[in-house]
Amino acid sequence: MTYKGDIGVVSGRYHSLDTDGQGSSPRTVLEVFGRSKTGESVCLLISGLKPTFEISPMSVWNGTDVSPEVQQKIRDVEHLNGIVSVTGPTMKLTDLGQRPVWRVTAQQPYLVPNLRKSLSKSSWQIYSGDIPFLNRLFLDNGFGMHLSVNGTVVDRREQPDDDYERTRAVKKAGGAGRYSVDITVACDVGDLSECEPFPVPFRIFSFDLETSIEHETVLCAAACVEHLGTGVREEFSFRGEEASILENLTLVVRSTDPDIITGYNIDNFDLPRLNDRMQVLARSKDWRKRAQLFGWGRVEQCEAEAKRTRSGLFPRRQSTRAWTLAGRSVMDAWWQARMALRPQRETLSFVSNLLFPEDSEKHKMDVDASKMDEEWANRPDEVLEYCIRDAALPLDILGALQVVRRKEAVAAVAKVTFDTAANGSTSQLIDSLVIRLADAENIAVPLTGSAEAKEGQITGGYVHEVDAGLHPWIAVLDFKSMYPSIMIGHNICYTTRIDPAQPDQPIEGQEVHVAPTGARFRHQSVRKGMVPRLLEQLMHQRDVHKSALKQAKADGDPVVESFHDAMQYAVKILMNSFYGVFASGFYRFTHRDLGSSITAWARHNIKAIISQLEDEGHGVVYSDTDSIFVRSPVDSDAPSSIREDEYQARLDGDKAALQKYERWKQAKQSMIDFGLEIAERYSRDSAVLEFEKGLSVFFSHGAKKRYVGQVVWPSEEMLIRGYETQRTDSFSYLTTTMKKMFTHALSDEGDELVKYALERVKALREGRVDASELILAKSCKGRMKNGKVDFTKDYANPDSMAQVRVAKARIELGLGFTSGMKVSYIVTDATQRPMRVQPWLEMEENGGILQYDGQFYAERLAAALGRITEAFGWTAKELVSGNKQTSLFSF
DNA sequence: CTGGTGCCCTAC
DNA sequence: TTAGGTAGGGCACCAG
Repeated sequence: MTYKGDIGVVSGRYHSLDTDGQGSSPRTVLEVFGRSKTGESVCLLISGLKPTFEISPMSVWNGTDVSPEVQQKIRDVEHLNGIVSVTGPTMKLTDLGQRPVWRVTAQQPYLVPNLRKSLSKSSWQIYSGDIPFLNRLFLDNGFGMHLSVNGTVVDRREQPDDDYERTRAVKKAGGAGRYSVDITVACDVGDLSECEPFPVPFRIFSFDLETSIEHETVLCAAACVEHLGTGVREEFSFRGEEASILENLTLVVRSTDPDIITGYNIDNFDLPRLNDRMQVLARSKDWRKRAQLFGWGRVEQCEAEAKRTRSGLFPRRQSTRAWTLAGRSVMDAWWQARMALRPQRETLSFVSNLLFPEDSEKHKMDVDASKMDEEWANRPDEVLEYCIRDAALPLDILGALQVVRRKEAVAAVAKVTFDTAANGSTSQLIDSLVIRLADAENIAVPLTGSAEAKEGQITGGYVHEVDAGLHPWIAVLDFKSMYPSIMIGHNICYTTRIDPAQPDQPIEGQEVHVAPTGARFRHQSVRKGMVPRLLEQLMHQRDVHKSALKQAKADGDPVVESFHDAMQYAVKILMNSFYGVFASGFYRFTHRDLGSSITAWARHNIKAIISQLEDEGHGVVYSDTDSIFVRSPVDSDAPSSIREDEYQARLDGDKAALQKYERWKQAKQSMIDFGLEIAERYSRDSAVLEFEKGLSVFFSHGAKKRYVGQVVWPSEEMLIRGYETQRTDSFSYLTTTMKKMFTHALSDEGDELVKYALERVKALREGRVDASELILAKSCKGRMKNGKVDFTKDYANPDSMAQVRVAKARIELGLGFTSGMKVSYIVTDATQRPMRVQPWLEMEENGGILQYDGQFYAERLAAALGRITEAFGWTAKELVSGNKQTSLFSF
């Protein structure tokens, strides 16, 4: 029976079939897991791919023919164990110019690392030798995560396996055993084709455990499964014997068959806990029992799968980054929320409140997690209710943040699996695009880490000194995609860099790009770089999605609109990732000259424009990397702000107020004209300067990366950068105070500003502020070491750090702590060293805080506000004392 | 009290 | 022992 359909690939792996001793040759089958457009889960068994890599002799190449010595060496390689064949040579571009490259086919992918090692010992240069075998399917065939399949059905979930008939069929097709999916399809690489991206009707499984603090056992569990195709959700809850809870949870995973597994902090808590409990409840030899407890992978519950250390039956932590298991993708809602929202605090209830303020009833804290054993003994029903709710909330969070659709878009643009987009590194995304192009253009792909180590840091962007104080009518100009534009404009690429060691130096008179650092790159007319070409394609792709988005908006089609929005956003993210990867010290296609040339050109460009503007008499107030804040030439007496009372007066028809408003509008218009004119005049082909914002007022106390502005064009809003209002390690009393002060500052209300600051500092010093407004929060690192957290690897002096002491206190109290999380605390006595702090206890009245150090908070508040009030004549000291001391020099 | 160091978090 | 970068402000701690 044939299968025809479109699927979205979640993840994949390979299965090696070694020779059976009856003359069959070894082969490798790819197992690709995903879900079809029609909603079935699918495992594709793909045959026809062989693991290969490339080699080139390190010896000198005369440029014409292969020496007999090299030919002999090739024959030696052919006879090595594990090698099937060597073909070639093909001429490829390497960092030493054109070289002959041979393609080596290995028997199995897992043999490649050792072959690589021994060949490089016998003076071979290795290329394309560290690319995961699964990736070859996508790289060699132009595929992304959305595939059209035309294959043969070898198994269906509902079919009985009488006499192991189905198992045999799957194994015959090269499978490892019956897969835990709806349909298993066998096909050849040729039976696959690329298909248009579509929203895959994924299933997401979210779960939560309640555990005993005393015994570390699982008390109860809940799960919620969402079908993205229909929006339907199913709920499950479990209590009773611990082993039966784990078994039932596993049964639900296997029967609902999700593509994505989520939960809140499952990476660091729930999954490790399930893993620990499985190890306690079943001996390692008893794989059957273990499979029943935690065999969540999309594969057969058999011994071979239980033994696999990577993407097998059991979820495993591959690195510190992410969990892997066969056929599914693990996505922690905590991590996603943290990345997208940067919340002040990271508890589930805090994040839920942030996202769904109107449903505050839904996420009220009604169970005290720190006294879970007691709660479970006294009111298990409420605890289970709470558990069910916390299993559902991660689905709401992922939905609100559109995480799945965004990752899917990244996967589609970068042409990788969903799992790679969700959990992979940036370099994997870039690799996916760059290696395709390298293969197409006969450019050898070096191994990761083969580049010379970068010594020290490269110099980054230029940041202009800020003039402290208020500045009226500032036009903000930005270079559009500055680093990508520079890479395109100057043809910066691994393949265009001119190295003195290369044999084919540019001929006399040939045009080259010379960076301010002296590094040289070939002109695009001689050889266009891969990276510039890719970036141009991505820029074009983004334009296409942007105009499709516009069209969908006009047509009133929200589904198409959000699709193109996600796609254009994914393209943007990807484009901006290029520089970082190429400037890193270890990426395969990098060289230290690439990154430093890009930033050198950037500094050169921006400094040139700044000095030209200043020569023209336009003062530059500030500039950071790709932006310029420049004074507009408006009348010096033109008003830049309208005070509250003047606004009222104008509405009441006051003549003077009306007139002032007219002059304000004129000033605004002249700023807009100026901004647009400057943008046009300073734009070049590959360096487009845009008039991004118009500010009626700009304020900074004189520190780089810290400023405030009143945006009046193209929209009206307050723009704040760097200040405490933006920081998640500040306390809310400070941030709200500062924000209000900024509105005073921008409205030219200096007196009100100082008065307000004084009042707020005073209230704090007198202890009239609620402790809940004084919560400090900082992230805390640490490494798990046999059940304990070790802080000494991450901190030179752990116990002097407030966040470490708070983390330790949390652990002591039986509250959760996992590495990287933010911990909240209140300073109770800062006169001692180190200062005394107390954790903020979410579920207790007033956070469990009885008193705080008012003097400490008042001083810290005054220090922050003082930097601003100083521009209006008041220092921090004066804010605390509440009056301006008449000093010796004040007469 | 000062300057150096370690750390966090932010702007690009 | 794992994989985007640098510039920068500011706080707490600690030695002298």
